[in-house]
Amino acid sequence: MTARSSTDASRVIPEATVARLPVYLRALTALADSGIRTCSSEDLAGAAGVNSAKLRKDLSYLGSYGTRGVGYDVDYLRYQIAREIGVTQDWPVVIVGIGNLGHALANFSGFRSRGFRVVALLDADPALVGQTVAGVQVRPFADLEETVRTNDVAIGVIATPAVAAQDVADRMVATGITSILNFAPAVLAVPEGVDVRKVDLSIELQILAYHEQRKANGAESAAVAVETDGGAA
Amino acid sequence: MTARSSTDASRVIPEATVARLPVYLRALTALADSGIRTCSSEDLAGAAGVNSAKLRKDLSYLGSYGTRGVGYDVDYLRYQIAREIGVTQDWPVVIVGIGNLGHALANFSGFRSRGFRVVALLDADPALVGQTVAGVQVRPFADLEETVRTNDVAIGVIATPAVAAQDVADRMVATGITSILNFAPAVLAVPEGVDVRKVDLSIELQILAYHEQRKANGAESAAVAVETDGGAA
DNA sequence: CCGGTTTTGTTCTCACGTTCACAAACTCCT
DNA sequence: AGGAGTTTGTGAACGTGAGAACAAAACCGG
Repeated sequence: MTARSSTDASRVIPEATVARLPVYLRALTALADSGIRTCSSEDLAGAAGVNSAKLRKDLSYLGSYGTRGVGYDVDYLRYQIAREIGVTQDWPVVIVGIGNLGHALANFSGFRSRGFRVVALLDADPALVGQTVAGVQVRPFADLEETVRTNDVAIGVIATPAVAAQDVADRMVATGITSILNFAPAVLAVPEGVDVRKVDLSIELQILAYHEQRKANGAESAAVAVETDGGAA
Repeated sequence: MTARSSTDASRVIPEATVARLPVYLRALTALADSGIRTCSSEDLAGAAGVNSAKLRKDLSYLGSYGTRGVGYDVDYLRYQIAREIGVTQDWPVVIVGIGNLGHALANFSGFRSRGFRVVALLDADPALVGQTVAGVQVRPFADLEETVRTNDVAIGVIATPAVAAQDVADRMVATGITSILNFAPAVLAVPEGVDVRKVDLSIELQILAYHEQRKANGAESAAVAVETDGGAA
């Protein structure tokens, strides 16, 4: 016998599905804003850019929230996904590193609208401390612990240069942060139980470059192949 | 018989591997900067934060660039990976949408250092046009086509609000761009042959929130379980 | 020159994720 | 009430990726 929370926590949702739920949530919000009350899996899949079978399977991990022959109630499904992800509650967030990127993140409107609240902006540079960014005053990095404890922060964002990232991560973990979103181009080592997600611009570009080069090479090879075939024929 | 480029283009590199190659490249650069000339798969795997077996398998898709009993020559392997990804050449890039995020991207130093060159910053807002950001003058969005053709641009970055993203993508595709990095929180529809990668801050945060909530629920459930067991005992 | 040691490259197995296909279940119309 | 038409939820097949394990190949010391 296992104890279960009210939402039946025994259900394990595959990681790939978790990564898509926010997309569905956004698509549902868009549909709701257009005044649409009900949608089929086909509709929603189209709006989210995925296969409808995949969408249905993803949703099935949450429960049976649709009606056969009808589809899904937009508002109801939206609430269920939001609850599952945890965005019905408010998540306090600290951002460390208020350079160009930190500025952009602090000003990002999607934070507030999706249940995330920036409770502190921290930077090691004394020249930045005291400035106000997006209505929040930048404080010294040393205030991390106090900020985290006072606001019960679980999520930290690292927007520092790469060299500082591991150090910041260590300090975050030490203060009790258990989820880190890392924008610094560095591999972070964290203890078991701490989640790290990384967002890396240059890696994304390099992946695109690889495929781009491949397209070019492919075209070249194809051209060569045509020539060769022509010669052989 | 199939025509092959000089790099033996018939080899198909799994997508998961492609996504890790830039990480290896970065780790190798760090090792080279530390004056290390040779490293084992174990060393490199540690620096890149992956399993050594996975690393070796990934590298094996490129060819046999290691020496058994010795390891890999750092500079040689670095060059091979760089060539495979395509960062030995220069990739011109245009950025559309020069808001907070666009600013940060334009100033991002990792661009230049990894073979990407920002050839134009475009924005639809007349108030921004003419300003200089990171040494490049912001031009009207209407200049997209001219810029792309003149500089032979293949990669475009979208940093606009969500509502404008699809329109920008359509225009990019029309001018011949075949790789798009999308920072706007919107699902883009593009024709076959065009690659899109998306970077979405709020999705990443929501994924973290889900796991965070799960940790909290798990702890709660565990606590309940202990109580229950205690009561039963 | 040869056995021992190290480390790569590769094979095999397992787990995960995607997609197809279809039965179950619901609505609507007659 | 009953049959036709929709649409969900899910079982099964398939493909991709991860990790363990090991044989092949290089170096080293005597």
